[in-house]
Amino acid sequence: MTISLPSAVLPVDAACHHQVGCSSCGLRQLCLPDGFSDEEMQRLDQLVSSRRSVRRGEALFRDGDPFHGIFAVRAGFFKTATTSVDGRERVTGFQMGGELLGLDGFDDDTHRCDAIALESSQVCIIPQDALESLSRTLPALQRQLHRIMSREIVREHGVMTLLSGMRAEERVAAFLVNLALRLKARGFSPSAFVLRMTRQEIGSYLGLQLETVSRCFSRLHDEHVLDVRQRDVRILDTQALQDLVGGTSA
Amino acid sequence: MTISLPSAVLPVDAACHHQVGCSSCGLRQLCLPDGFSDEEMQRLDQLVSSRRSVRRGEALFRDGDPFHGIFAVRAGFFKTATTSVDGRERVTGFQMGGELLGLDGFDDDTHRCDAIALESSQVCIIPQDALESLSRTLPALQRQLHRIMSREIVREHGVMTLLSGMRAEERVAAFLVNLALRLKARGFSPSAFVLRMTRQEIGSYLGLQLETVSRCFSRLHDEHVLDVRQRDVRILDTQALQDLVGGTSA
DNA sequence: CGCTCGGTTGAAAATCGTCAAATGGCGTGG
DNA sequence: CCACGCCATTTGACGATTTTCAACCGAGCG
Repeated sequence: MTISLPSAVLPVDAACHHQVGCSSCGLRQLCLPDGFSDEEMQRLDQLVSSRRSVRRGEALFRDGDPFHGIFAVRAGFFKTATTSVDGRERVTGFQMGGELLGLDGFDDDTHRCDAIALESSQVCIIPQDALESLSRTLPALQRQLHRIMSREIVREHGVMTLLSGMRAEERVAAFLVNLALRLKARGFSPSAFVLRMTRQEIGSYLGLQLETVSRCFSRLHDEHVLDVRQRDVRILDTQALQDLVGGTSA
Repeated sequence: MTISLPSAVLPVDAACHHQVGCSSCGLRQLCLPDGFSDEEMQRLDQLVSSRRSVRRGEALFRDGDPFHGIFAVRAGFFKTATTSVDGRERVTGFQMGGELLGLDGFDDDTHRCDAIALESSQVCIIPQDALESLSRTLPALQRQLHRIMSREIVREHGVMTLLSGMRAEERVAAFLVNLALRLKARGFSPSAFVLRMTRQEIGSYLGLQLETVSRCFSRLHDEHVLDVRQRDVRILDTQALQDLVGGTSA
């Protein structure tokens, strides 16, 4: 097993105060306060003081919603997606603990994608005005926000490379390697996990049809690289997976 | 004709001071100081005080170079690209006057792509330390920086949608429509321009082989949507182009 | 004047998408 | 507790788009 929920899930849409802040959060090295001193962390605690729970299938925000700030995933799993006029959706990313949601809203104070919980989740609320005012007196926060937005840009460059240069099997391999790395960084097993998303969502993210994703999984299964059963994945040959990715790009 | 050089091109690699600042730059509404008051603009002039010229084919920075700040294109045309281990390059974007280069460097103080001038160009140098310190006392600058990074993230979402969902001809149409809009915003003709990049670079950006790009141009030519001769492009039927783009996504 | 590079065009091959059908989990309701 | 039905997934066959390989052309430059 992989991603578990906190033992006590808060009521939906409840914004709760009196919570422990960033300084005592297990994800702090992977999140906004990475690299902060104790004193800086304490000042950050004042910024991130409320949370919100989102049940599986519900939206944290939707394309077009007014932007009031960003969110940090405290527990759970999200997808971000844009829906085109004809109703088809394009998944732009998957987010897990410590990752930020809503960075696309700064442009015109409007969210530019949907953020949907793929399992019951909890996010920390980071209000824009408080974030920007604290950034002005806390250079570490300013730097970290720039870093995180910059990292998102670099990540998307990587996805573009994947979409434009890799074949189906390489894309799926890259997706799994990336997922495994991120799970490992959070203390979960990088070789056995449960996919929180459907084949269709994976395909949408990777620019493939769901059938193609399924076929790739099956082929990797036949080649004894993976053991895939529905959403349960065990990586049997990490090296083979990485070779598939590195073979074409890097 | 479309993009012209400033009448006096500065010596290569010369960082020149005593230049007019943002407040008198014709591109200011499209660049960092968009929306600034006169007083704010004057404070920005102190930040952006030096320039650099880059000749056609030369790099403004390269993947792995230490990051010291970002650049605004003052004149000319750039591409950004990443080069994979096997030597193939992946174009991640094209930048023209008023657009910023180097946003991917904040993450780990290292540039994460190459920025190559596709014609002799000139950029304004925006040093990171001065940018960040001025952002702390000039909220308009802070907001605008966030907006611009956010816009880059949204732009890349659009490219991802293009790469994963559109067919070749639609991608080429979307590319041309986007280029035309940006040229128009800068006072150039949106219907007649010169491509600064090769078919291969267009293909790399759009996730297509150069032959496919060439074939798409030829087909659009045959259909009297474009008049293409090598790098000279005239758009004959703007509506047809837009229909091609909007037909599949939006 | 010939060379090189970028561009165009053609034909064959490969990958992936589309359509279709069958399987199997999982949750709901009896 | 079991049966049913829905949805996600798997698998197969076929077709379309795009890539690959190859040849040719034309402009610019030494």
